[in-house]
Amino acid sequence: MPRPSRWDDVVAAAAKVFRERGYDGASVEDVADEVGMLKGSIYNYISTKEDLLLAVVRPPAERLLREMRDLEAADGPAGDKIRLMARSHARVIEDFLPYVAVYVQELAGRQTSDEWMAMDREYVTLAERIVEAGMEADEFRSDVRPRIVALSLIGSLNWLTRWYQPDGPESALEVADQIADLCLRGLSVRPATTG
Amino acid sequence: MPRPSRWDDVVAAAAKVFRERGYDGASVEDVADEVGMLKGSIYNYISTKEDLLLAVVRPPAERLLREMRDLEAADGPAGDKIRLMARSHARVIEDFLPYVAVYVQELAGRQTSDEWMAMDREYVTLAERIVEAGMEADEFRSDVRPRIVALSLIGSLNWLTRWYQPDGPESALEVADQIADLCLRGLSVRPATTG
Amino acid sequence: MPRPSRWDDVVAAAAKVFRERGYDGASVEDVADEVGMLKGSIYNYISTKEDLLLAVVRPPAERLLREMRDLEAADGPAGDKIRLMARSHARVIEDFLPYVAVYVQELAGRQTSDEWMAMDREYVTLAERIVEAGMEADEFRSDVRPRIVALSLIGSLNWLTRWYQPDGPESALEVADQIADLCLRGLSVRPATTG
Amino acid sequence: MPRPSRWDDVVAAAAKVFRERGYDGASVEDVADEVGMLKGSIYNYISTKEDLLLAVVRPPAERLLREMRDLEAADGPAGDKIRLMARSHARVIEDFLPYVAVYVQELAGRQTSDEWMAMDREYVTLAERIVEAGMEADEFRSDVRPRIVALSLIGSLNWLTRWYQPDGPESALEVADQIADLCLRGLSVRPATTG
DNA sequence: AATGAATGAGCCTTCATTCAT
DNA sequence: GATGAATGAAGGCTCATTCAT
Repeated sequence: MPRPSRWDDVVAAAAKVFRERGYDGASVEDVADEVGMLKGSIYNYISTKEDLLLAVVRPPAERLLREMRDLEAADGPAGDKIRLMARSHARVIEDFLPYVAVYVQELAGRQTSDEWMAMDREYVTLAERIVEAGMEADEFRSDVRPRIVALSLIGSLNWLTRWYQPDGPESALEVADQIADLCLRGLSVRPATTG
Repeated sequence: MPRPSRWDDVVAAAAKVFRERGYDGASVEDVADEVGMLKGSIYNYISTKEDLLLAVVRPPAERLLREMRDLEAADGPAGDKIRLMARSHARVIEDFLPYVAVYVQELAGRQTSDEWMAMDREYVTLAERIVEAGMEADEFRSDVRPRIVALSLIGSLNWLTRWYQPDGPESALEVADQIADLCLRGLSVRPATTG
Repeated sequence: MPRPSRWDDVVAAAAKVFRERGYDGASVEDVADEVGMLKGSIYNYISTKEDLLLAVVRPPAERLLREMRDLEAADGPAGDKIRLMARSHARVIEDFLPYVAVYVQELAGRQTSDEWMAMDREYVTLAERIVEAGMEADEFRSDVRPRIVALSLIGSLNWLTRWYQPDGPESALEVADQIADLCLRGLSVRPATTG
Repeated sequence: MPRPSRWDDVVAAAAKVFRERGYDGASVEDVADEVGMLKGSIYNYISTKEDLLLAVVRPPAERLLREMRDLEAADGPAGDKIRLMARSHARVIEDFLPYVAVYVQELAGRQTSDEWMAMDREYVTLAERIVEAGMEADEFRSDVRPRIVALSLIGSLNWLTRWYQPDGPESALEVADQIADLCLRGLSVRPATTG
């Protein structure tokens, strides 16, 4: 895939348009309009509409997965890892909101190609393992199923793409910290009391 | 809109097909195939493809909103309300998974028509108010923003549509209880300790 | 073709609808709506949409042609015949405006079936013969081509369907008389002067 | 609306096809076949089938209206104006018969959009004014209603589209002259005699 | 006679994609 | 690299027609 001068513009336009209209709802022409070229010209950059989707979605997906792998493999308490995982999510969203939004909308947890489903499974599994490790280390309570914890946290973080506004009152980082905090306290060993 | 004999079949088929391929990715013919009629025949039941989407999505959306309104207005501790909210979600998913999945995929938290965005906002606001009430009653700790709590919980619950499998090991109700539990403990007043 | 009780209603509805939307632009359902039945029910009266067109169009066409044949065959000055021809047109329009309008719109002078083109040709020819007879009898001047006179007159009369309003200031009869008068004076032998 | 290389071909094809089958009776594919492209390709030139109709119909309509406005506003005897009006009609028909035929069939004197009905009304009114002016100048007799004269003349001229054949014995100009002559003599002041 | 549902063909339009310039 | 035009396959929707009830 050649990457001439305006490649980045094209992908950014695709991210914006796919986010607004959905991948299937958006036409290649919509993307072209957004960049300011004609629809035929887009095919100097891609050979298939799907290439656009992949170009939009791969960077955040790979970055998130990479950071998550490193995190899980590293030393340190599980609580810290959860916090870092949330921050990782937050940073990607801050940098690439439309891209991540498209990823969440079109791929995360959906029935798609084997490749993407594998990436998706791995991400969940890594989160799950962190939770498990925390439980084994008696850092977290063990009476919840780690997979449910992982998926809840991932759900909360992914849901950010549906409501987080970059120009709103809180930064993505602050929000992520609160989400992590909530989750961690939810996992705390000492039985919490209400009221 | 008349609702002749096979109306329910048609909507069920639409839910299934829209869930699998997305609203834009699915054709009316796909739906017709699923019911076993020709695409033209579908138009004895609807006048627009969008009618199908609305027919799929309105029942769960209205049910959830109705139950949430009742919940919020009722007496009782906020903690119970959160638990009931999660169970409400779970029951709708158990009864109508494909319908809810379509709702989450196509409408929840997305930029759509005023009507749907209003419903969506109301749902979030109701959840937020429950959390606020819990804080004001010193039932919950107050150092998280209620809106973030509400949206995180909703995110976790909505994310169920991406991973919950009716024939899996846990019932939707059990999962919802664990999610509510996690959330509530995360909101507990007594400072929780890790390890 | 059976003619049960509401046959006339059906044809009248068809005339109205075809006039408003054109034969091709109107659907059988439009006609059914106008009568107040369902589209399937119309097929108790017809076996083809075209039957509707024919039912609308045949009565005025046949009446006009019949009266014209009688007229042409009768004795008397050509001038009277022209006048009577115009009045014949006027009466049909007064009785059946929508029907005649459909006839003019869909059939008169258009390339259609042999049957209708033959009727059409005959009508023109009869008018032409009247004019010729008037010329041969030195009743009319002979320096215009009779066919052009006939077609002009027919054009003027048919055009009534595009502008005549039954509830307007003049009756169709008065208008027809003025048209005939104009035409006859236009055919007068004594060279007319202007100013 | 861009007008790439084959725009004129497309419009000419549309005129031909619409004339033969009527606007509603003709399909975009029919037009495409006539030009020798696929129906989808037509949409490089238009965005709606109706655009084709307008493209066919606007040139002759505007030309006729423009010439009529000039005519009416000019100096000179009303008789000359009538003659010129007929010639104007004739020339447009000679240059654009299929286009004018479509105009007459689909728009003239029919209930359509406000814009077209306004143009139509203006054309009739201009003709009417010429006749009135002739009457006021005692050039024409005054015992016919000018509007009826105008509409009869217009009817005769429009009817040309139903019978005039470019390769027939008379030129459109000759026919128009005869029609004008007939009309003018019909309007002559000196009482004409028959026989 | 009327109804409601279904059929199948066809229509307008969109769109991913190609290609010569 | 960009453009304008074309392609061919769908897709949403309409509609004449049929038929069991």
